[in-house]
Amino acid sequence: MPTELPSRYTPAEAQARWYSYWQDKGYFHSEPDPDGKKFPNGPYTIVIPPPNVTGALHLGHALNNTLQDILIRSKRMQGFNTLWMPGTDHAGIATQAVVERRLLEQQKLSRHDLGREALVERIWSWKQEYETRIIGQLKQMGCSCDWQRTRFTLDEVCARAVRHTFFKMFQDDKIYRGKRLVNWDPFLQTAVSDDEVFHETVAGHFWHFRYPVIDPQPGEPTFVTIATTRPETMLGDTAVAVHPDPAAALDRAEADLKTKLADAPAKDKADVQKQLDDLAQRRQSMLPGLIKLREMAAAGRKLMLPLLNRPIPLVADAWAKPELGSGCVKITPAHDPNDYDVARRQNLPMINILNPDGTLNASAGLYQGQKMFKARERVVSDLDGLGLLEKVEDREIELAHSDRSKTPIEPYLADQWFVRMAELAQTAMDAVSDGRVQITPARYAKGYLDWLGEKRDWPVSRQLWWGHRIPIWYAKTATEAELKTAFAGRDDVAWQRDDEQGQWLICSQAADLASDAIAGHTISQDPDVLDTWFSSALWPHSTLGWPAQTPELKYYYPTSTLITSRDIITLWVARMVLNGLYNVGQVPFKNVFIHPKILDRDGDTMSKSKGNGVDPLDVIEKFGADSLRFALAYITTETQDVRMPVEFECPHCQSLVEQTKKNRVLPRIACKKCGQEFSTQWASTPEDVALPRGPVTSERFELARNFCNKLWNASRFVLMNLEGFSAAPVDDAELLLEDRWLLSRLNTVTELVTSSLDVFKFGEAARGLYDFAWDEFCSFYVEMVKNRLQQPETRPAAQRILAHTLDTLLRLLHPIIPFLTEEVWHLLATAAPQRGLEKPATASESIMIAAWPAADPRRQDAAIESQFAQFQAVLGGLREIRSRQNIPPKTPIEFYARCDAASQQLLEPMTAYFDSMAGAKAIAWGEQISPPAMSASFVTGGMEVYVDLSQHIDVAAETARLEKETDKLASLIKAKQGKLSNASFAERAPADVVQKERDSLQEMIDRLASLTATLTQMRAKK
RNA sequence: GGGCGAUUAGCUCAGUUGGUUAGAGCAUCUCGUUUACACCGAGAGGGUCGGGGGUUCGAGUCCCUCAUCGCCCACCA
Repeated sequence: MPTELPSRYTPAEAQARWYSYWQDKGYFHSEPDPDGKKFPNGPYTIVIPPPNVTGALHLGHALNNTLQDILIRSKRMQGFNTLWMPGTDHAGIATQAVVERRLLEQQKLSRHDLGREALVERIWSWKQEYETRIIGQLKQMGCSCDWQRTRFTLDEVCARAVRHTFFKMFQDDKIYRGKRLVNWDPFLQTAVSDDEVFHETVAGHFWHFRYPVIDPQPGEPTFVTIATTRPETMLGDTAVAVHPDPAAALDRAEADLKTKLADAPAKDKADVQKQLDDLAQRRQSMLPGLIKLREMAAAGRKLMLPLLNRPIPLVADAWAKPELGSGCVKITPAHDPNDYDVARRQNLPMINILNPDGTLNASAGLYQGQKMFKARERVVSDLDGLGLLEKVEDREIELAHSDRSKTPIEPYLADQWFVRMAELAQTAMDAVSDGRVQITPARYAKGYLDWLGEKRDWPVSRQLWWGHRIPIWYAKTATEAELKTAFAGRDDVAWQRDDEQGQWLICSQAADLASDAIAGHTISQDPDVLDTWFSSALWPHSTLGWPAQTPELKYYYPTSTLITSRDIITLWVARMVLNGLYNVGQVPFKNVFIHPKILDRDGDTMSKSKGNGVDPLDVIEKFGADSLRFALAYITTETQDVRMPVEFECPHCQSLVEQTKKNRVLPRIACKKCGQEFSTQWASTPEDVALPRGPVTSERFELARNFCNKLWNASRFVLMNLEGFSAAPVDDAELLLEDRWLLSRLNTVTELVTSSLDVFKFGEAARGLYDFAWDEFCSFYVEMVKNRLQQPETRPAAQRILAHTLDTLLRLLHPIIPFLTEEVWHLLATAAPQRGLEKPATASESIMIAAWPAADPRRQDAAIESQFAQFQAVLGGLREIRSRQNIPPKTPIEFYARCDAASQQLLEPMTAYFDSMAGAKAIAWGEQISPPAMSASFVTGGMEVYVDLSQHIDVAAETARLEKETDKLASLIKAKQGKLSNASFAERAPADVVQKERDSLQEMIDRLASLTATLTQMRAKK
């Protein structure tokens, strides 16, 4: 049977077969084992970062989930009761935005046309579709999640946890309602958090306007100049501010500049000096005016806000910077965060001029109903008409945009719910500071602590329809006595007085309250939903059934490790820590591993919207799931980012078309090689869609694909040679040098992989396995064992070592490449059902549940490894001479080795290998050999090796080779002699280092002497 | 403005606490189809480790500085 195996591994079929096998066997499922009877090692738990149901998974997800599966699979093999909790996130704003956009594109309908219930229904069906797709992708990748426990952040279990948390916070005064400036997205008509805002530089203007002074006294200016980039907001102005002590402020600005001048590099000095000059000028020309204005402010003078003709005060506030602009600043409290702060300080009114849809409201007077942008033009031209426009400058403006709708943000004053962070944040900071939660790489802890350290209250309400409805009802008319009557005996309802709005805020932890819950009154629920992170923050305990004290919660919580990407350390990780501590009293996880980001060839992060994303399914189709996983593990190092140049694969001729910034956004691309066109993810017209699709992948997966194939063929070799295999203990006495070497290396690698995975060094584990399997097992051991397999007396031991090594290697590789290893495991089971060096035992039915290899330190032997290295060096030297001399592989060469007895004893038994692996026959060994007249030689480890070239010498080639080497050696010797003759080196460096240097110098000198002699000989023959 | 990170071969990246002549894969060149593998094998060429300064007997590795690039946070009337 084994001989029928194809020489190429074809992953698709094995993937489907083994995934359903694992599922059928129930290997993914975990049950609590509180007594530790079945699992003395206890639980190992990971909760998946729930992917958003906004769309399909990309390569970043593939990386994230591959790493989790590697940990889960290795811990499972190590005897832990492993639970990988899967699920998806409803991703409130993101999902609603996607569905709304589609609704608009396809049916030209807004969410208001559809209504709340119908829209939510549509989003649910979108969710069903994408959840199915996402889970399908995870399965294709081989993820061993406990699918029976799959959760969704909006399902009943999670909803209960959300209500419970909100209720608890409401009672604890950790949650409050307040007016705050929020980032208003007029397209989605919701507030978005600071984290959902991005800034974009746009060309704009800086307008300077004049506000007339009401009844100017003699000596007072008739107007005050202010400047703005958003003229329309002047309709909401409630003051103009001037600095309370302009002279002092200018002094400070000057002092700062002087410091800067002293520190500035030479080339910037002129620039700073100019700023200083400007400042001096400004002091001269403007300071008296500003001092006057400051006096006017103290005297309570007012200005007339043009267009609306509303008197507004002149106030003194340090927010106004005398060194900037006119020195005065307009105050628009309802639409600018800084102005808002000024208004709070100065007790100014706040006038909101916006409707939720971004048009101006009644406060804007004549401009009511206009869009902000339109109003801007009108305001400017009207002010100009009044002669109040002083000047206009061009200026680049960093304009805030909503990340979801890509529309500009309007700062807007709105009623919102907030979570008080002061105490909660501190608990989460402590958990990281004292090590209960460890973040790897450690540098990311700083960002976490800094962010939490600000302890800014968390705005949690969103004016959306998709999400957890805020469990608050408003009672405007009822009395407290009536509330008490209505909710008598209920501990799941609580209320607070909201004096500002003259109403009761009723919070219910249970299901919805009826609108007539209070006899004779109508109550209404808050229409808003909670920030999606509110439910994500509960994920580690809500998925385990909290608030119920389930066996799962008791057993699996706190979870072991969280693997996530660095951009949500604050948004998600920090909030999970504080909510876990608040709700359960324990941290949610002990370790957090932050994985690298995958960038494209230009260093841009991959994303679907940029068009540079890679679909893991394309990679799986072309290279296989194991290759995808191995490649991702291989690139996971401490480095922050990983660059992955990607290519389109032409579906016609399979040639690769490099993806560039230009072509990655095109709906169709013409192949450079065959000239035919193919479609991309952007294809939308029927003609484009009809073209065959060109998948996007990367050559960076080839290394892994080749490795998988190498491993497959190495396995084939072993399987083909296991005929007649019988299990028996391997006697140490019959082990040859190469056996001891292989077993030593195998144990070293076992140790390396185990310890690397423990500290999240996935790349190191993958590299270690790659190098061992390819360079040591395949390139040396397999080649060397071929002879022994031919001989009946040596064959059984060789078979046992081969079977054992392959067995161990497969187990070490299984977490990374689960499918291929399972495939081979079953093949190996038929050929060698019982394996093992000392005590052969029947292998487990699946590699997934096989025991993790334990490193055996007794097998690790540095002396053996260095002896083998000497063999490898001689072999390498022989091969190089053969290659340099251009001797055909079939032509045998002969060599002589001048060496001491120890080397002879070591290497003479390897004669057959020099023959089979380098086509070189050993003629003579020992200190007293006489090398042939025409020979090439090399020196290694104190021995000289001569290759007889009388039959095929290429004198020129050999001379060139020798010259090059002697030159190199000579310069190395010179450098080394310099180092050794440095007295302080000998004195201060550790003795062993000095000795090592001396030894290596001596060897070089010997080698140079030998080479020079040969070279002289060569030249004579020329 | 504050913070973090990166800069090593043509490309993509490793490089453990400072210590022999800085490594790998791809690409390039030479040779090769020997029964596991051409998704392969044997070999070669290719690097003043971004620039400068310092600490040290010794620096890719530690410190300072400059340059370029990326990310995060804050701010921008």
